[in-house]
Amino acid sequence: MTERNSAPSLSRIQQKNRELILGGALEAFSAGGFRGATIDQIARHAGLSKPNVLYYFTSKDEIHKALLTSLLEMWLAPLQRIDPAGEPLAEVLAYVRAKLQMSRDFPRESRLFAYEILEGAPHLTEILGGGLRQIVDEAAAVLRRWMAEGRLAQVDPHHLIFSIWSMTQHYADFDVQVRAVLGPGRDPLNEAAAFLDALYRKLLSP
Amino acid sequence: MTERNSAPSLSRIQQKNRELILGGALEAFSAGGFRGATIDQIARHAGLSKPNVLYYFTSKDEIHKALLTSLLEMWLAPLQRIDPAGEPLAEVLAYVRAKLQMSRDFPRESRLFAYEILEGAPHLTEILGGGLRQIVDEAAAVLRRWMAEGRLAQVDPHHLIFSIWSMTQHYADFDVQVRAVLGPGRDPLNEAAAFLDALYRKLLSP
DNA sequence: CCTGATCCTGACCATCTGGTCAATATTCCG
DNA sequence: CGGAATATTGACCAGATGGTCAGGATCAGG
Repeated sequence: MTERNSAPSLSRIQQKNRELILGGALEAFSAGGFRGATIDQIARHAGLSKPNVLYYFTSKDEIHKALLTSLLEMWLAPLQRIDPAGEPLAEVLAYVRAKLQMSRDFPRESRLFAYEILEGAPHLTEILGGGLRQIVDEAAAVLRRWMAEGRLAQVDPHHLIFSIWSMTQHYADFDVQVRAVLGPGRDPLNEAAAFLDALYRKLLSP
Repeated sequence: MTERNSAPSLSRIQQKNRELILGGALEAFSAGGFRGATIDQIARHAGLSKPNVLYYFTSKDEIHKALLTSLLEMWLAPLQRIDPAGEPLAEVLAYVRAKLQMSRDFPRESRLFAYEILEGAPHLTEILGGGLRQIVDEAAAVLRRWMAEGRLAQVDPHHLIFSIWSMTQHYADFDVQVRAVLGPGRDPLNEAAAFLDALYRKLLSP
């Protein structure tokens, strides 16, 4: 039904401007969610005019969808990097560290997905129940095996993953609150790294 | 500057309609955030006309602010119910259970605050750095004392509180994702209760 | 350098939305 | 009951916003 199959050739200008637009869209959508962002904002962030943005994407909805799908893989990559052949506790701790690092390096991406889920995931429903579920189930299977082998303490693997997601992304999504509560002169992400390391060591040491 | 000081008397109709409006506003704001909700939606949820809503509140902004402040106390109450004279581990576990119960009973309230923080907390900035910080610091002081007395394992109290917030509210705010990943036929909140109980027992047992 | 394809824009439109207002209905109370 | 205070509403306005379009600028390749 869609085109761009045999000829995905994008001209240099197309490549560059689509990139600019997605960059501006990330800025805008992560700040105010889908409804809070306007095409004009996206255009200004991208350094283009509004009609020009709509020359490359047919609608605001399409920009949003393209942005989400272009970031989803990167967002889920750390989970897939858990090595079934590695040392269990070290693998989990490395995953926690990687997710926390993403909250530091890519807070806008974190907020983008947070908004999307909060809004009911209108653009991600099929992915949530399909690809994401499979990826999580595979990681959960590895964790379960480790637990069965006595190399990791027994806990529900899915909720273990949820706990990692929620605690690490909290420092990106609720940054305002975290900083307000902690007060100035502290480094939330650094403290969180130590806290989470200790937490998962205690929770998972067999 | 403001009125309603010596005479906060609200007629029966006022009382009832303000209540209806705040109820409709909770429904609307928790679904789409401040920008995603329209006064007309609020009015329909409340069973009133749009101009009538604006007869009781002068602006959408005021509705939002009134709703947040009316719910904030209830939202923070469990934290203040931690008893400094109680048994440390039991007190923390009770707090975790209470917060999780709120995710089950009041998911709309949870999402309302989640949106507000994500959007940068434009209506809560003074509260975040003022009242909230103080409440959290007091709870943190109690936790710290317990840890110093050797009745609780040593961890950063602030991040301990953040972890409780993030993990419990996760089940309300990201409900769509949780259910999509777990698949049908499971009870996320019930499983979470067991998981979190085990987690905090291991983390905090001295 | 010419020409067709690609790229870009100002002007414009329809719709939505926050908010106003004059007029009407309802309630309250002496 | 009767009139003042309170509630309610339909009609309306102004600005914002998603999206369109005809025409002009720019670029690629022969």
